[in-house]
Amino acid sequence: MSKETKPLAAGRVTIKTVAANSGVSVAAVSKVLRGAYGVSETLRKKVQASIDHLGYRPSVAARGMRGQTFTIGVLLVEIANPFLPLIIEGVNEVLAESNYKAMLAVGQSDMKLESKLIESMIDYHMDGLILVAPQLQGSQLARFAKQIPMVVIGHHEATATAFDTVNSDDQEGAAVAIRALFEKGIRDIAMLSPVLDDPHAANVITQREIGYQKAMQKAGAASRARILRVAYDAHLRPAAIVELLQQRNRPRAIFCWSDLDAVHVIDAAMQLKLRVPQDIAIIGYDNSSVAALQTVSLSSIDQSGKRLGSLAGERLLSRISGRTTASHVLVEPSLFIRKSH
Amino acid sequence: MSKETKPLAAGRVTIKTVAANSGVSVAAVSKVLRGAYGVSETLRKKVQASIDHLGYRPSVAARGMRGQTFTIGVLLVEIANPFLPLIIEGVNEVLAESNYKAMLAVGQSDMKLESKLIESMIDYHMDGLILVAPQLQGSQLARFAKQIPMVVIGHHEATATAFDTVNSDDQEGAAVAIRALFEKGIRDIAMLSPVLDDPHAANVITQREIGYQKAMQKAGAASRARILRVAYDAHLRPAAIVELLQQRNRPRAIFCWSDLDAVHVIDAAMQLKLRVPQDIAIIGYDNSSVAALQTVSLSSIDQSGKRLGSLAGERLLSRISGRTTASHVLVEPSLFIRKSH
DNA sequence: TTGTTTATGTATATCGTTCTACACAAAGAA
DNA sequence: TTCTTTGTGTAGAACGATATACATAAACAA
Repeated sequence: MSKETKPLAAGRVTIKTVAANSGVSVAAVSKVLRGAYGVSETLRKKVQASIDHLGYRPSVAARGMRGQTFTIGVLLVEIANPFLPLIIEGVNEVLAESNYKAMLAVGQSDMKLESKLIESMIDYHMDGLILVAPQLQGSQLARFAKQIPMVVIGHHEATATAFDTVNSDDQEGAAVAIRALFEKGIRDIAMLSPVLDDPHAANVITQREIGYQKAMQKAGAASRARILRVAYDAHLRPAAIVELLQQRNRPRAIFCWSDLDAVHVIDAAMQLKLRVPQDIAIIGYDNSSVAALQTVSLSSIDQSGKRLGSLAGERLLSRISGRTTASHVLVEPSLFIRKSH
Repeated sequence: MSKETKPLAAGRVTIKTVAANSGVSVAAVSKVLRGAYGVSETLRKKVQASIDHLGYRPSVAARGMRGQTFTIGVLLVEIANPFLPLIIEGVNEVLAESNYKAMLAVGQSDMKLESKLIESMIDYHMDGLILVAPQLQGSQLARFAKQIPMVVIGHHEATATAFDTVNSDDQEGAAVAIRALFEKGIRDIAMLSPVLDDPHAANVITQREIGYQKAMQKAGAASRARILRVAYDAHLRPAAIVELLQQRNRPRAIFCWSDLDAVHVIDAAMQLKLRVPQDIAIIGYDNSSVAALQTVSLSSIDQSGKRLGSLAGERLLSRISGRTTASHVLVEPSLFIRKSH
């Protein structure tokens, strides 16, 4: 009486089913799956035939317990920001050529939740992580990076050793905008920025603010530099922006941290019967699809999100395959000229 | 000589570490984790203390092999559509109250990729799936639904037995728009819709088209009903829409399948110096944030995405906990009135 | 006392893979 | 012939949880 395995759980095709069907051992099938050494052409064909015939797919959960899951996690700060889709596209484009898949999670701009999700992805035994504009501090990121290969987009910390960073040069982006306004003869330029819960230099927005300050200084208009702050809450911003434009010392031009706010500045100007760009010039950030609308026609800094995404994807794959020295890239942004400045 | 387990792999805290630390068996720790029967208050406190102290987190991969992963997968058609963020929000809101987490994947409007991602999520042993506006046919969805609890948003198939559906009443949405235009005395109303690769009645857009046709008929304007089609490709649409508006038989009003196109209709009208709504009235769909801009001011059908998301979340949780009879919900849409009609 | 129930904890098979260690045969070298 | 080497395949121990079946002691009933 040979040691028969009991009939397999209804339906599910496992590596055992394949082994039985092709008349070889489980180990042999595993070798074929992994492309490991020690498999004859005859055997690999036989096994492959069974795999195709049975429609077998390895269980990622089981794989995760020993080897790789061939999945990378992408953590987004929030879901509504218009520059995220491009990043995802870029990442997916790179992954499509490999056998890796991406799973996303949304942090909702909440540091607690962000940590939890990163932990989740680690617990899932994902092979690597791409974080997009995380709120967490560099030190916390480094802690996680010890546990899993990691690339961070939108976090300026070129000295980090535990993880890679991929960024648009946000300081330069701001500088480009300010220079463009100066060329139009405008000197009274304010910047519009959200109230930050936990400002630190790694933050993308903070970098743009620094770039703004430096550019104003360089142009000899440091005394006019000022950052107008509005609450981060999307519902409150429109009204807050109208108020800003009603004040007596209204600036001649506004450089906005994001198109998300810039369109509301345009709206507010319209409401107050201010002409754009004659009474008030506006430059946004992200070159989102809304900016391109003729009814809006917003000049905006483009940070080529797709490029950022694919660079991050490449870097992560190389890190997964063994690289340990950190890599830090900076991509040059550019100004998309439209009618708002 | 007791059978000592060899020193654990550096770092990783497992259920064994916790068991050793608290001086109980692995089984006991597992019971505490699952809240299973047969645990004294003393023991559970002791174990919980160890868990907190060691910062233990169960491996999702290992869990998936036997029990639940407490993760649900959300598959999005594509990432750029403006009504998706609300759905995610709704889903997350419901899940936040449970101990489930959501992982997203993006199908990129590609049926092959869509199937692959669903399979991936099944291979991950996720506990359930929410599909948002999938391209796949009902029969294929049913096949997957046999393997995993499933709720589908944006797929009209109220007779499906294997999975639940949550939908906005898209026929009614179209009807609301058409009626609003009729009330303004406009009868020559066209609908703008994309070219569909694989049109079937379950499709959200097809439902809106049906609703449009029916409403036109009911109003006695069936002869004027016509659907203008533009390529789905986002880059080509703006120019194609301009062309449409240049034709001699330009309609008096256009009902658009999505704000995504409606804003381009507004743009095209501006470009051609047509007055909105006097020369051409426009109603969009999704009530996206762009529509609310004063510079755009687009009347649009709101399908309360957040509600759809939370309903789907609830339904999925109840299905996971055992419900097998299908549930099909229809949420009433409403018109957000702005200046474009 | 003795048997039965209840409460609490443990031992261990199991899930579906990976991967190391080994077995065996055929080919080549001595 | 006998010993190596090389090529090809298999056995079986992990991985980290879950969950079933059981062991033990205390409480209760007869």
